[in-house]
Amino acid sequence: MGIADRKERDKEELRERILAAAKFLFLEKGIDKTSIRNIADHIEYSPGIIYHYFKDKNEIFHALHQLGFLQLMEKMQVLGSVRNPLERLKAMGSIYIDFAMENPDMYDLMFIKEAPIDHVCNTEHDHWKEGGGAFNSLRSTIADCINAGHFKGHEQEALTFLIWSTVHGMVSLHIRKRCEVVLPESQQTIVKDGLEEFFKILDKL
Amino acid sequence: MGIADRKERDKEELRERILAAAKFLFLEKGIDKTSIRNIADHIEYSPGIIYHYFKDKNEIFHALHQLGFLQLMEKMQVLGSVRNPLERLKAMGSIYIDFAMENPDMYDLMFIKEAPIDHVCNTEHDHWKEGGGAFNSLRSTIADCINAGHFKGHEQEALTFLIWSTVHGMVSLHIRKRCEVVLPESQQTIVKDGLEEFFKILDKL
DNA sequence: AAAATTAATTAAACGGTGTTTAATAAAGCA
DNA sequence: TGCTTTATTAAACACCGTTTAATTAATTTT
Repeated sequence: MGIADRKERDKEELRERILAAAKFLFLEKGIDKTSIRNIADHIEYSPGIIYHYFKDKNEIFHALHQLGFLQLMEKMQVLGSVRNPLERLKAMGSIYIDFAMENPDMYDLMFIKEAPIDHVCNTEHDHWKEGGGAFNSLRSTIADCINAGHFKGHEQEALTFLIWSTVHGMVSLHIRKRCEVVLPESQQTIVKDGLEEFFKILDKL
Repeated sequence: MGIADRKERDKEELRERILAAAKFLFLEKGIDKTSIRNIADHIEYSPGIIYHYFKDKNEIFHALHQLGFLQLMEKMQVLGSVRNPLERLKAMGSIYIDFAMENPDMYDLMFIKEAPIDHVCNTEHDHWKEGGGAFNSLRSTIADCINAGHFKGHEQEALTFLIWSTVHGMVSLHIRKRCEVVLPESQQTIVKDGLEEFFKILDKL
């Protein structure tokens, strides 16, 4: 059965090469400039081959967005050393925003673009497990905050969504270039400044 | 000079017809399904004619997004009758979110999509005046709140951005279908519930 | 080893996109 | 009327995602 195994590996290898090329081009020139034909060119295969390894373009970008979640989770590892739940929540916010600002195209793919989420909707696995996992971390951190006496009078699920929305709102306005409405002198630092205001608010809750 | 005037009017009229067709198709089937050829078909002209009235597709969608801002400003008119600045701020939030939920495609175009903002960047008028105007309204309402003794210890510009980000975050996560991570029983009402949590927070500030 | 079968890969096409160009039709003016 | 300007279009260009049928390569069977 060694032959079948090797063929399996070969097949897997080309799949990985397609994905690597997609990632390279995507990080290099953005998602819109990354076409099936570009990817095929880059690995020196014909465009058609890609459809033997991926159902369609969305599936490729869904796979790429999974890598983004791994990357984000990696960055979140340091949270293990933050005992105070409120401090942990704030640190989560900082890491989240840093990730978005350092990897805007990846963040865009994960939380703004239609492509990967459409793939989730249009296939069997009708749940966005990557996003669900990340949201769970946030939810449990906020649960810890509540158990520690914070956020009295607030409803956990809605508050969790609100807090996520706040940081997502800031970075997505920045990524989609809606931040030029703020005063010129504040423009460069507005996301960082906004986060600081947010921390002040969290302290008061 | 009557002839020149009439030609002017005719030219303006076709421009309006193109815009009306673009709007119709855009509201009917979304922006991605609205192609130059679709628009041309709809007004029974050839595709080429559109380029005598608009520089490119982005210019059309920029014009459309302007209509969206008019619509939003219209909805904001009722704020004139809300004297209490904090109540006015909350009402602004409600109206903003209602607008986004009732006109998701238009909101998408105004605050999420790349198209219209790219047009702003790639032409002479290097300022996003529609967004700037809306942000000004928010800024001055928040200034009124500060003058009325709210939001002590907060910096106005960053807080304004933060508050905008919060509501934008909620609706943009909803529009871009990232809300399925919340508990199923909360899913239908999560944006409304999140806004209520936000109001509780504003009351505490 | 040769033939038959299966798998991997590609060339070509389909129907779409935004945009540009050169030719045509229409309108206004002399 | 003919001349000039304007409005409009047909056709092409260079892309796009995707599917099909044909081709090449590899494997199995005879």
